[in-house]
Amino acid sequence: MDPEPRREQLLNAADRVIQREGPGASMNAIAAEAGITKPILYRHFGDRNGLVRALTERHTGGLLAAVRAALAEPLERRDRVEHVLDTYLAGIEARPQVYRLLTHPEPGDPSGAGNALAPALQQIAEEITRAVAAQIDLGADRELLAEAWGRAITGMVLAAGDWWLESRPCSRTRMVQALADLLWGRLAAAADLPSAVLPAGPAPEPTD
Amino acid sequence: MDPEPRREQLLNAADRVIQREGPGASMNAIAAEAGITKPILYRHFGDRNGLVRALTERHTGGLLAAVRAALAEPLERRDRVEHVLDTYLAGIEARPQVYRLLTHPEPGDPSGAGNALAPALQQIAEEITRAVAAQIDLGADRELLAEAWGRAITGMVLAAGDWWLESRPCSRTRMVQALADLLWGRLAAAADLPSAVLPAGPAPEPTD
DNA sequence: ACCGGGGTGTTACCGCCGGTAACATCGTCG
DNA sequence: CGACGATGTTACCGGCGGTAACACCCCGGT
Repeated sequence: MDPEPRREQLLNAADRVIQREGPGASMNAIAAEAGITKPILYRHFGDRNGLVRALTERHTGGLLAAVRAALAEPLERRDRVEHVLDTYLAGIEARPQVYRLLTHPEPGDPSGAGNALAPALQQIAEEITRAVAAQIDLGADRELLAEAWGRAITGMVLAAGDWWLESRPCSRTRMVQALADLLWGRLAAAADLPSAVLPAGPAPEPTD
Repeated sequence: MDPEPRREQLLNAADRVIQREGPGASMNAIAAEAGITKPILYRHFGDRNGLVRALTERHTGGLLAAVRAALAEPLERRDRVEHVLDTYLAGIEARPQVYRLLTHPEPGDPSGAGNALAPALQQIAEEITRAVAAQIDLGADRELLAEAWGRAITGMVLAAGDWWLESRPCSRTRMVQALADLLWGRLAAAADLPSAVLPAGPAPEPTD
């Protein structure tokens, strides 16, 4: 009736070993952590991708729901965007290793083979697309812009979030501000520096 | 004196097989394409990463230089940004498979293990960071903002470019416009749609 | 003429990976 | 009791990245 609890146990073990060893953890390692051997894992999840998918669904449930809720929050647009950004960053901050697994696509699969965004992030991108298309008046190109921006924003937050998580250059709220400022056109609005034309790149040759 | 030409040949073969089989192509396949066997590849490039690095340096030379030049172009800021975006998209458009290899980090390496951006893109991110910091007056947070934005913009263009390359939803110039508009705060400036509060997500449960 | 060295190439192997086949063991239900 | 399903095992497969050992061939020095 309920093969669930053992499955949960296995997923817990996978969580643990991935948190400890990072993504790329081997099936053997996960099985060992669970106190068993590989074939059981394969019986439960089919293949490695199945395990990852199960982990994904388990963890993105919360994050995706939180992002979706943040997108629908009845706030000023700027506050809403900041809320979404903060929600995402808080999510990846909580379990960095697991979210690295979820957010970084594996290059090995010959299937779709193209997408820069892992499935979990694709869902977020779609959510953003939907929200933008539904809430904001973008004229004739509405659909195209919403879809492009959904991907673009997701990729932006992915890369920026990953960098922030790794080097922790500032607080989370400050990072949220930096990203929201970028989306708010601060790059376009800021004044030029006096020396507008710089002489040459500091390191044109990597010398490596 | 010049072990270069044979090296070039091997890189050509690697290019070919990667263009045909996508990233993830095995060393055996590359060696076979070159009409030789694995150990020779390893003599020349050390390991797979070395081969990838060599390919990277070969291909990103042009792209990176082009981006750097575009960043230094004496244009209006908006035009300059569009020029950079177009340069990047044109680059990945030319050899999709190769650039996929260059732009998607391999999760297997246990070294830094974190960065969402492959080395080639890290370089572009640094270039953007440098240009922003040098050209635009961002006040006290200058360095932090420039670095965060460098990563953010790179990730944005990576994800958006990848999507565009895969589904070709519009012309390149249109895509450039969409991204520049996003950076120019069009998301922030656009009007609300009349039905500002949407009732519910069209698909709150993936039903999968 | 001989020999040595560097580049080119090979076969054969290692350890590890994801994945599978075959077999053993237990609890439960008819 | 017997059948069955879940749980578990050992032992294996093919392929991966990577390496060791050996073979050839040409070219230059004595």
